[in-house]
Parts: sequence; structure tokens; C-alpha cells
Amino acid sequence: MKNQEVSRIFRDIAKILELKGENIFRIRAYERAAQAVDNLQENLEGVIKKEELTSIPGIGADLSVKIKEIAATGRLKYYEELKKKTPQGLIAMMEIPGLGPKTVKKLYEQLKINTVEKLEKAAKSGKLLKLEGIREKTEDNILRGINLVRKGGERQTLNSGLLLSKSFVDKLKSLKAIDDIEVAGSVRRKKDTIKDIDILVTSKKPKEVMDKFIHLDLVKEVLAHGETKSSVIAKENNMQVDLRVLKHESFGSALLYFTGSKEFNIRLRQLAIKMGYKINEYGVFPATSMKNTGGPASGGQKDKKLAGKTEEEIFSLLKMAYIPPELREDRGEIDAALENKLPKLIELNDIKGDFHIHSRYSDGLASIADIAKKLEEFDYEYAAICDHSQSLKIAGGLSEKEVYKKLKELKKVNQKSKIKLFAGTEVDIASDGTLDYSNNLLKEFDVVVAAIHSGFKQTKAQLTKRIVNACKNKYTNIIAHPTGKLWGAREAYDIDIDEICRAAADNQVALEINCYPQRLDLNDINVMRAKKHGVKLTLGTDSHQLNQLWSMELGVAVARRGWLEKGDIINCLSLNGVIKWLKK
DNA sequence: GCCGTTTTCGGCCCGACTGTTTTCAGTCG
Repeated sequence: MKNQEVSRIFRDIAKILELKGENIFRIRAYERAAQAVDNLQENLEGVIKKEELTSIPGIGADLSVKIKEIAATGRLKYYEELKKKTPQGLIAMMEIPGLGPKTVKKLYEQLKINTVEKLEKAAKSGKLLKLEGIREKTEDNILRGINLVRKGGERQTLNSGLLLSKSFVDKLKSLKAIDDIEVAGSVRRKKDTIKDIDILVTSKKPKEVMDKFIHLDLVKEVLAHGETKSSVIAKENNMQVDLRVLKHESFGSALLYFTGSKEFNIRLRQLAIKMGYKINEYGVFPATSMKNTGGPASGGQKDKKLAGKTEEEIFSLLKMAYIPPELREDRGEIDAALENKLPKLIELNDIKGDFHIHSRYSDGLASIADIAKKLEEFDYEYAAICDHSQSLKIAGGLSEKEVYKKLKELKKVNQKSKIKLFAGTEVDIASDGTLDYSNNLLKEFDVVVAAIHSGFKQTKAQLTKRIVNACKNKYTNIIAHPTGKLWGAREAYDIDIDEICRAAADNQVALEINCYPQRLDLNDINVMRAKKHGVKLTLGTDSHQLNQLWSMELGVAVARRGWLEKGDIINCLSLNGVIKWLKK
């Protein structure tokens, strides 16, 4: 049983309960439990064995029984009965922006609409106007919402989110009316996928800024246009971009609020209440002043604001250490900050090399000499040139003969290179778990990176055993992109991460954080798991062109979200340290 | 449904916007 199966079921239950008009707090309990399971750094199976399910915050007597039932039987009776009574189309209808459970329920009960298709038809023929509370505008919005869902609205890679934010920020920055500008939301938290982009600015001329914003040439469609908040759909990827204009004095609290995550905000506010404060996007206030918080609703009048200008000021008022945005996911960071036990997260500057670069020898575009030259821009001490092995014909895998040719050239380039180029290989892990080169050849390399590139459809046990076997080979240093996830193309394959971590730890093999924009594999949660097992991580860009070497920063983002410090990452070792590590 | 250095019952984060109303419910982040 995968943790995600449980969280998916709980989320589904929450949606069905919403439709039923259940108690909102019961619904939130399911959502909270789903989130808690997703954030877990170990398999639920293990937690069940230790009889510690109820020590997971948000899992109580009832839900722990339900989790055990899923683990034992693979199904949940309660869930299946709920599903029987609820047309699946209703849940799809709730995905339409602006449509919530109440409206969907009304549409179903009064007009028998139970699919998005039927809803579209009814909206186009004006049938929805029969309902109380729905007039032309709502009908319009439903049709627009349906189109929006169809056009995508899917999550994009962190890389796309960062690039799109940058295009918007660059254009907005040129406006004189803007004083301060910052990207918030999941982009600031560097989540591996992004749904929309939040940009905050301070300005004395909000109206001028908003007008400029909605008329940018990056904009395809305007969704809302207000004084303090506007939303548009960008031409690129159909991503939604929100702009908020704020007063300078509230910038910190707004940044905190709009950076999220939602779960983090909720936890922080609960804490604030216990301390006698109330937090909103305008600042921190004494809990006693319930109404007047200085927001537009109160006529903008200020009332005993205790903090709000900067995030630092707010954290300090709450007597806690500053929590970096990447950690704000309610995964224990608030308690750690209160005890001043937050990790000292690694930074891009700490990285002294790249462990995964392809050259022209296999499917890369650049020569080894060109790579060496380009790497001088990065302030690295070393890098590993890892080309594919013989079986991977489609990617120009190297035969034994070609390997020796490459080794020779490497030696030559190294004599002139300012940084040490390790002779590496990304050797294929065959279906039976053996490596694609003989040990005789493997020992010629400085760095052996092993990876699966075929036979993804094997069973979980088979795939896991393949990787475990690869770890056991005494020449293996690193397992590349361990779960095989390739965004937009392939789901992660089914493997037992904990077993792989144990094998990696036992054999002093590192697991890779692959920095390729579509991979980011391992992800943040798995990185945390690996660290728990005492496994070291390496960062590799998997670059196939010179202009991909910068993606190291994406891997650093994953590492930071996984609470990693310098000591957890091999790339933070000096050249001598790495050479020592390689001689395991 | 969860949870408890005030509670085993009665709370549960907070505010803005929209579209529909004529004071507010629904939705969103």
C-alpha cells in the first residue's frame, strides 16, 4: 500500500462529504489527514506495525481504523459506499473554478446535471437560469470555467513557474509606480510543481499598476480586475497570474500570508491565537481587537498593529526563528523554529560540483572541452562527465571501445582544465539488476552512476530488487533519478523507497537529486526519507547541453525543501573529500 | 473527525471578492 493511495481516498471522501453538505470540520479532518499522510517520511505499513498511527497529528481513533482497513484489504468499505451514492461527474464539476459543492448539489438535485458535458449543454441553452441564485453572469462564468479546465489549468514544472514569474516581474519592474516587488506562493516555496503565480507589489499608485499589468503582452485573458487584486491568464501554459498591490506597512504580513502554504498558515495562526495574537494579511494584532485590523473592510484604520512590515519581524514577535519559504509546509518546521532547531539549509553557493553531465560521446551536444570551459563560470571544483552505457542505443550508449577513447580524451582535457573532470558513466541497470558494463570496465571510471532506463513496467518487487542489486555492486557510487518520474511523460515507477534507502546506506551509495527540470527526482519527501535512513545525496543536472548546467539551482531547491544541510550532500565536499568518498 | 499546561465537549484560521440579493451565501486562496 502506498501512502498516496490513502491520501487520495481521504481527499476523495472529503469531496464527497462536501457534496453531501457534511459538517465542514469533519471534511477538514479528512483533508488534514490526507495532508499528514502525504507529508509522512515513512511508509504507513511501518507505522501500523509500530502501532503509532494515532501519533500522526490529524489521525485519530476513527481514521486509524480506516487506514488499517485499507492496508489489510486494499479497499475501504465506507469509501466505496459513499462512491456508490455519488455520481463521479459531480466531483469533476467541482473542479470548475467558481463552482463549489453547494452549487453542484443544486444543479444535480434540481436539474439532474451530473457531468461536465451536461452542464455545458444546459448553460449554453440557458437552462441554468431556472435556478434561484443563477443569472446570466454565473452562467457565463460556468462556461468560461469549463473552458479553463479543458485548456489545462494543470500544474506546471517549477522551472516553467520560475521563468514565467521572471517575465512578469521583469516587465513590472520597469514601472516607476512600483516600489517593492516579490513573487510569493508556491514559486517562492519552490514547490516542484506550480499551479499559479502570485506577485506582490507595493505602490502609491495601485490603479496605474493594475492597468499596466492587465495590458502586458504576456497576458491572454483577464479574469478579474480590481483595485488591490487582479488575475489574468498568461499566454504561456495558460497559467493564472495574480497581482496584489499592498501598502508598504503590510508587505511582510502579506508576503507571509500569500507565500503559504495554506497548512502552514493555519498552523501559524493557531499558534498565534495561543499566544494572544491574531494574524492576517495586514499584520499581527492583539487577539482582543477582533474587527478592526486595518484592512479595507475596516476603512483602512489602523489598530494596535504589533508587526507586519517584514516577515522577520513577525517570526520574531512569535518568538521563533525565521522559517525559509521552502520549509513552510507544516512538516514540523514551526516546532523546530520555536525550539531554534531549524536545519541550516544548503545554498547554491555551497555546491562545488555537478555529478551528472552528458557529453557528445553519448546523447549530449557539447564536447568535453566545451563543457570544461563552460563550467569555469560556475565556481566548481569538479564535475563528472557521465555518458550512457552500451545497451542504451537510442541515447548513443558507449561501447567498451568508445569508453576507452573517451577516457583518453578526458585525460587530455583535464591537463588544461581548471576544474577536475571525473570520468563518469551513467550505466544502465539491466532488467535482472546487473549493470551494463563488466566490473573490469567499471573500475576504469572515477564515478559510476547507475540508472534504470527500461523495463519500467516490472512489478514493484522486481524494480526494487534491480536497484538494490545495483547498490550492491562495489563500483556503484550513485543511483540516478531513483523513481524515474519524468514530468509530462512518465509517472514514478513503483518501488519501495525505504528498501532502496537501506541498500544505499548499507553500501555507501548516494541517491541522486536529478536537477533536470522535468525530473526533480528524488523529490522533497523522498529526500527527507533518504536522510532519515542516513543516505547521502548527490546533485546532478543531467545536462545534455551547456545551457542546462544552471539547473543545479532547481536541485538545490529540492534539497532545501527536503531539509538538507551541507553535510547531507556530497556536492558540498571539496575535491579531496569527494575523491575520498569515491574510494569507498 | 480531531483534540485538550483552561476543556472528554465544544471548539476548530481568516479575509476578500462575486453575484446575487436587499443583507448574504458561496467560493477562493
